[in-house]
Amino acid sequence: MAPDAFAALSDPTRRQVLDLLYRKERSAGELGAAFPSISQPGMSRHLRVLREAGLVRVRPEHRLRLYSLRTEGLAGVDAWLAKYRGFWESELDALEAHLDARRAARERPPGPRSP
Amino acid sequence: MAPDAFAALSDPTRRQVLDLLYRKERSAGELGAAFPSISQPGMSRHLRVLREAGLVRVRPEHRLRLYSLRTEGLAGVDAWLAKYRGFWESELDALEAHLDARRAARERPPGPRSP
DNA sequence: CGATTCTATAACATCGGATTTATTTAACAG
DNA sequence: CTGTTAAATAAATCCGATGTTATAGAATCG
Repeated sequence: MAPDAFAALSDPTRRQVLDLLYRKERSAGELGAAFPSISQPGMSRHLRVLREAGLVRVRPEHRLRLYSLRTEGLAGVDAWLAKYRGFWESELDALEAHLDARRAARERPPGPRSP
Repeated sequence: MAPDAFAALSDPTRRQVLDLLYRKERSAGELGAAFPSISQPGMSRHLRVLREAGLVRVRPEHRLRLYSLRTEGLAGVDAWLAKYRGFWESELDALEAHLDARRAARERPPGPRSP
């Protein structure tokens, strides 16, 4: 697992790039065109970060460089999350929140009832 | 969903804090002590980032502030990942990688055979 | 070959995040 | 109320990531 997959995903633009690549390879230029506010070298750098994080694959074709999703990096993130998934899928989490709220209310009543 | 959960998770220290909080609430001081290389205010700021990302909950008790996991933020990350999960759980991804490798080898033979 | 197209890299500016020291707020104990 | 402990905020610094312009590299076409 690439240790910086989280860092790569921390940028919204890069997440959007991945969304564009969902099941559909696209050229670097195509991806750049999807973000008019970012220069061509800017997109190229984003793609490099994604590449080095193992999140995309690149393949030369004709004059283009075609990028596609490579889920290794995402699988690493998913593996980290997996530890917690059972936690919120059980309703333990919500239950604790509820108990916390009750306890807080008990310890600090809303009205000026107790001196 | 807190939009900056990804950003919060991009820092390794914060991920380790979440690991420490797995099913076990801990005080701010306890968490700080687990990272001797980080100052008290430094940890406090990390905790704030986690709080604002909806990843932890805090509860005052005695003189301490007890932090615990709050999976809302993680669930948001998980929801984003979910879109891709089916993709790598099927072996479509590995298959494509294989085909890419074959195609690349065909288009660009290893030896300096062709002028 | 020379021109053109597509993309990556270099060099540089800038902005934000991480960290630190110093200070403040909050909750108690005496 | 005074002092003490726990934790958050303020202010300043530092470093890395993002973004830009300019340039280089790679493939293709005429």
